[in-house]
Formats: sequence, C-alpha cells, structure tokens
Amino acid sequence: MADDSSIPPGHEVLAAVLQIRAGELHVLLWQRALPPDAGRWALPGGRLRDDEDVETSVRRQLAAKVDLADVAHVEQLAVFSAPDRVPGGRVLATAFLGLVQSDVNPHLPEDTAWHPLADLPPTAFDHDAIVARARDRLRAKLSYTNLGFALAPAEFTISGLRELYTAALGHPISATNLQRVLTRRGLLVPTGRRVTPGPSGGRPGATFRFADRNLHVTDAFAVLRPPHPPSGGRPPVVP
Amino acid sequence: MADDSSIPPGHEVLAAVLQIRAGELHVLLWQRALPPDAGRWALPGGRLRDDEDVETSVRRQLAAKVDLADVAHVEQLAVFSAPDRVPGGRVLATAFLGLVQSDVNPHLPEDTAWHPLADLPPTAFDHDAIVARARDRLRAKLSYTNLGFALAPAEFTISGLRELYTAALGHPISATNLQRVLTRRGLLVPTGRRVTPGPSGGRPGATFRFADRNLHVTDAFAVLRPPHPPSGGRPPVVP
DNA sequence: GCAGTTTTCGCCTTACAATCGAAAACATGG
DNA sequence: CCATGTTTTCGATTGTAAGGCGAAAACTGC
Repeated sequence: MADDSSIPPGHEVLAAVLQIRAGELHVLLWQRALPPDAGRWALPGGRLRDDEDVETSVRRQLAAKVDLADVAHVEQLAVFSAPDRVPGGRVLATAFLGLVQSDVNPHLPEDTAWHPLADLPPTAFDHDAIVARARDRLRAKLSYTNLGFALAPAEFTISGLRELYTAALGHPISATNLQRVLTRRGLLVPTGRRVTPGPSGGRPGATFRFADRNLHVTDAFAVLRPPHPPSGGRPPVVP
Repeated sequence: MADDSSIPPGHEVLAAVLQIRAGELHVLLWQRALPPDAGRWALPGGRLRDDEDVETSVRRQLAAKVDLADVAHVEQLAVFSAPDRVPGGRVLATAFLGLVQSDVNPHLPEDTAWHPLADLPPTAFDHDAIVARARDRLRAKLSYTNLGFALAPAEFTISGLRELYTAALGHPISATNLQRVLTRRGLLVPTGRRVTPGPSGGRPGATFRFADRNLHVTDAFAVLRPPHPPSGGRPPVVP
C-alpha cells in the first residue's frame, strides 16, 4: 500500500496531567518562550524518538517537567491530526491523560505551573481541546473504574474523597452513597485509623485506602450521577 | 521542545472493519501479494497524506476495498507505535474500528475477504492485536451505547437482533431482556410491521428500528451481562 | 381442528443506587 | 463538667433497572 508519496509528518506526544488542587481540577502547563505561539501555555511533551513507543516517550518527556514517581496514572487518549494543527510543518500528536494524587506537590521548573481548568490562560495550538478531552475521559472513568486511586492520597476520609470526586466530576455527590458504592465494588479498604477533627470539632473521620492502585473496570457499569432532586430515598418526614 | 533529532516516522491508518456474517463476527482483510509479509492477511489502510487528518484518511483508504456507504460507523481506537512493529523503517499506525450492517454484502476486490475472528488466517505485522482491540471496543460499547444500529439492518425482529448481539458479545443474552433494556433506553422504535414466519411456523415477529443512527452513550451505564446461573427472576415452579 | 414452533407479554426477584433522619464522636464555651 | 454545635457514620426505606421463568398469543403444517 505504499502508493502515496508524501513527506512523513512529524510526531509528538502530549500529556494533559490533571490534579485536584484546592478543590478544583488543574492541569500542568508550561509557558512557551519561543515562537510559534510564544507566551502561550502548552502541554508537556515533545518529539517521538525512533527507538521508543509513544507510552515510553510521554513518560520520558514528562520527566522533564515533573517527577515521574508523582504521576499515578498515564493512559492514551487519542491522535490529534488536523493538517494545520501547528504552523510550520505537519506534526501529529498522540495525546495522553496523566493523573497526580492530590497530596503530592511536585517541584516544577520555572516555566511550568498548575492552572485551573475553569480558568485556563491562552493555550498553544489545539492544546485546549486536548485538555477538554482529558477531563471528559477522567469523568467517565471515575464512574465505572477504580481510577479514583490516582486522584486520592494513599489514605483519606470519606468526606475528603467526596471533595475530590465532586471537584473532578463537576457536580456534588453524596458522601453516604459514595462510600457504599465504592465499598460494594470492593475498592475501599478501611485502615482502622481515624483522623483528628478540625478546630471546629466534629466526629473524627475513619480513614480508608484503595484496595488496588492499578486501573481496572468495575463489572457493574454504574454511574455516580448528579443528585436527583425528587427521586428515591426515604420520603421526607412531614411534621 | 524541538530538542530531539530523529527521522520523522511514517504514519499509516488501519481499519478493523467488523461485520456479523452467519452468526459470527468477521473482519475484512486483504491478502498481501508483496513483501514484507507476503501472503499474510492485512487490514485495509495505508499512508497518511499530508493534507488530510486521520479520520479523512481512513475513509479514503477504506473506499479502495469497500463502498464507504456500506460502513455504518467509524471511530478511532488507538495508536500502535512499537518501534519494530513493521520491518524496514518506522511506521506508526492509527487504528480504527469500522462496522458494517449485517444485511449488506459489499462487493470486494479479488484480494479481499471476510474472515471470522474465531479463526483468523496468519495476519501481517501487529494487525491481529488491532483486531482484538476492535472486538473489545465493540463489546464494551454495545453495552452502554446505541452502537447496535451499526450492526443491525434498518429493520429487524427482536430475535434477529438477539442473534447479532449474541455473536458480537460472544455470550448468549435473553431476547426478553434485550428488548426491555433497549426499549427503556429509548433506542428501539416499533415499525408496526411484522415479518412472515419461517417454514417451521411460529408467531410472526414484530419489527423494530433504531431510533437514532448516530452514536450516543446511554445515560445509564448498564451492561448486558452473560446469563447469571442462579440469580434473580421468578423462582422455578416445583411440580 | 390439532400439534408443534416461535414470539411476546406479565409477573417475579435480586441488585444497587439514592435519600433522609438519627446516632455517634468530638471540640468549644459557659 | 455539662450543654451546644459540628462533623461523621449508620440504619431504614424507596425507586429503578436488569434478569429470569412461565404462559398466552399467533402462526404453519398435517
């Protein structure tokens, strides 16, 4: 099938690394110093070498911006291939989703920073579309996999986990329901320990950890939906 | 980030086009006449041109093997990028899943034929892995999307649809349950017509069509599971 | 008609998500 | 030290979807 004659396009890998910081989804971006798109913010990544596959490549290039040990999960998203997606020659991009646990704060280079997805700075090329794709993938997989392990600290309370899920999903969920759903799926393991309450008091929360820190899908494809205004549940008591 | 110096790898697109024929999942393959891997069977596809994105390219190259109007659905699967995946120079591949409705029988070139997934001939390069990926994607999406429209004819009976789902999923499902699940999701529309029974008689089946022939996910992420030996349902009557 | 076949429908149970109210466990202020 | 407020956790309850079985419906062929 070598019928077409064309200059082989370049190929780069790009990673949208997400983390929940201060209750909001953030993405790791670095500010371009040189044209094209100087001053705009870009995803970590770069050219694919000819002795590595794309998974190896994205991990290598990510290491230039953050400590790889801090990235809890990496998976391929899609190829972005519009002919004019970058100026000055054709470059295809294989995009990845990366996740960092909320309790780590990696050391970053000067040009690199976390930005909330709700308020992105001007982004380079088609990188904003890649970020949107990463967000959608994360939200979908939180519902039917154990991907929460890549957002949560090693040990956490249910209400802490609820905040993370709320921030990632973009809508509130019930802590009661979250605990039961994840427990029934066998994803949650109680540590036996409990956390000391804050300055305002309150019952100390029991801590949990994820049973498995490798991605797998739950056989029940259930969804953590946004709250359903008038639906199931015990009927309100009328006084 | 133009720090690396390497020869840009070539890029090709490949499509695993699936269809249910005679109650079994088949894939469209063509037999290579020239080295490398002469005589082995390969997926349709070829080099990416520099004026087209990968979606456009795979549709163009697919048209060399089948009538594009016969392909009901095309979606991107993943990039295959092992440095040695093809001999004689690096070539990345963006793989696609294609689906053909079971009632069409496209005219094929001499070198091209349908092969059952359960009994594949020797395949070229990593194409068997791509076929496996396409099968897995189809099975997953049948459960939580309306993707059945791309396998089924325009009009069908429930038992006909059951055979298609059984073949695609690889395990039997209940016709009763299939009808109720798809109906509740709003995917099925009764045509009002009914089919004439076979030579062995029987009640004529009512025909249905899919409400929407564009892919969309069902908000309930339910699964069409394999039959559950001792589970719910009306208890058997003990005589 | 009568027996056999296939489809369709009703009734049932299980599973699980979702909600509410209250009890448990702790801090703080009087 | 007790009352009050706050936060977490658990029990009770319901809605909904899915899966299963049996019987009725609708047809063919003898």
